Amino acid sequence: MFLSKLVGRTVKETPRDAELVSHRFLLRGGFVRQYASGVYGLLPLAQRSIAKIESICREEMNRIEGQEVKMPCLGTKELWDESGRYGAIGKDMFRLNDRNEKPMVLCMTHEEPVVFFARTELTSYRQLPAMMYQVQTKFRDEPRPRGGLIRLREFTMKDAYSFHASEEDLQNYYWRAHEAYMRFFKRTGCRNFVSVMSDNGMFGGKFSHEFMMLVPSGEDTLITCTNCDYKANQEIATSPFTTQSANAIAVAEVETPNIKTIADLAKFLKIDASTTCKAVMFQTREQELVVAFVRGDLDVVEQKLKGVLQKELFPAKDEVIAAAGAVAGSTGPLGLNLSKCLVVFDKTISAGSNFAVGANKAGYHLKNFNLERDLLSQLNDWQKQRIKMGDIAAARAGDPCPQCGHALQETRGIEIGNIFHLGTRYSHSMNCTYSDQAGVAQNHVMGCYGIGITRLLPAIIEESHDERGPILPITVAPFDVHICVLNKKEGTTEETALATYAALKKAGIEVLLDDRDEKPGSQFADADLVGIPLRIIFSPRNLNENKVEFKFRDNRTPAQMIPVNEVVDFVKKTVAAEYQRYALD
RNA sequence: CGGGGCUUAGCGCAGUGGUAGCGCAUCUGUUUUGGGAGCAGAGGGUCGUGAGUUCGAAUCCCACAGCCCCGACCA
Repeated sequence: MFLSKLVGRTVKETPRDAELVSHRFLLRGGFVRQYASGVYGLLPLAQRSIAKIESICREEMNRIEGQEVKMPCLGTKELWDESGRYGAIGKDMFRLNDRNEKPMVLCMTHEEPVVFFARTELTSYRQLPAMMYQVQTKFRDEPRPRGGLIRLREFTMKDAYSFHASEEDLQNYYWRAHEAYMRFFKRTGCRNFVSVMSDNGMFGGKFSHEFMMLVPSGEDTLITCTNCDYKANQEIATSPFTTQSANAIAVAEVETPNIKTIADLAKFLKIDASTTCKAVMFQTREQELVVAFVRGDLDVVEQKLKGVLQKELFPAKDEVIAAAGAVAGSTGPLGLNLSKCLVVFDKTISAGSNFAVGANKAGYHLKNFNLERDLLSQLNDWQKQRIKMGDIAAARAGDPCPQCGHALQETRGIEIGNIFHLGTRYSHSMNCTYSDQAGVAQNHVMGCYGIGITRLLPAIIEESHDERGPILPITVAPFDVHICVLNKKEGTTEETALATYAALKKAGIEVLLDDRDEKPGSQFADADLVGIPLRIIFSPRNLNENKVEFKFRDNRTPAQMIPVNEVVDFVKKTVAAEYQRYALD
């Protein structure tokens, strides 16, 4: 490819809207252009790079007996009603009507369509296990797209779905998929990534893992152990918090004028925040208040709370708070109207004693609250059902590890893939069965496996770049070699470069040649911005000595001078060696 | 959905009531050529949209839209 003909030009100045380095370089390098918020088009450089990512992904999926399919992006209301998700998913799903006003959706994931396949095609235990995957566009009307290609409303995902006759078979396959993912990310040149246990969401199964690229610009917070292999998304990370536990002493009401925050309360009472109890309020779709109590120095994780309640949560409205008898700023566990609210206590509260809590009375708090003595023992059975215990607190850096007790640390990460245990969540609701050996209909046990294909390119750039541009691994770079031609009109410079270009292409090497009559500085700057890992520079100065210059984009070795008549062989060998760095077998 | 910011040429920006400008990019010519050159010339803008105030609006008022960031949210 000649650079002068490549669609997509480089720009010197950073587009104003781009914050993340990956976004800046993808725009400046002429990889992508934005159409609308969260909607981007891929120009040739990005398209080539992403095609390579897809290709590696297909190889790894095929290795674990995946069969590629293509399911439609358009879905019908009927199919999504079967799983219940047409109604359960809110505004995140794009919805539209066809010409006859029939409601349709743009699929944001493909569990429903794949079950549609499975229930007519996978009807015998003899066909199991089976895995189908696709590389397909997904549509999600994100509340807030961000970071260029990091969070999009339309993007490409590799999604895979496996069907099994037993739980054991699924678990076995799950770990094979995990291994395939590790291989895929290594082959695409990802370096600093981990798999962490993650939240399953409202519709997940028993367990799941997220694959995270560890970069400071990541939008997820991960909790990892400084000593052992414990790694989890903060949404589910736990810690055995050490909670004060003393003999219970009598409850006492204290006047606390204008004290509304935990920090103020602790200061006012001259106690540590960890001996206070914080109330965090949400509400359900049914307008019931949800009050979550957690030790004052900790934070509630909304995902965990959702898990305990198995309900969607929304910010609590003032009237809902008031109806339940809660008083913002002094919300406490005693005096709440349990017919109007659900209450969740974190394990730090049930395990401890003598907490300072709100009195549900403006300007007052209670000292020495003890959950069992002051609340649970006073309740009838119906009231007890309105109260749940659980682990809803966020583990933080410095807290003890749940596995080994050493200190945990926090890291930021970009989610680049995930694998989910789905169980029979979809096969059951959508009546998807196979006949077992005894001829009895059984629901398939399912797993699903996603990779954010479009997101991987910016994620790789986030972890691999310098101040001048991306440093792309050869396995995902749009071309193998970038040739600069300086002073091309002088002597035989241009024709020598073109002859080398032709010979390399003939050898199957993908070459981008800068055929523009640009100053050297300009050519080098653009080459840095495109990020191709290998570079050859033709110039009269070196050709006078029958040599050309070779360098790596990442400057891992000093530039070398190569005799012109050896350059094709040299590049072939170097390209092969470069691919070998990312090869696993 | 809350909070903040922005919207003038392809990109980055200036322009506080008198009919639109700079740099880069593009095109022509010319001189240059190892880290984003110089000179000469050219093309390119319903100033986000709508409605007002005014003799006159990019500029003042009102409404709306789009985009970005933080938060909420994120199967």
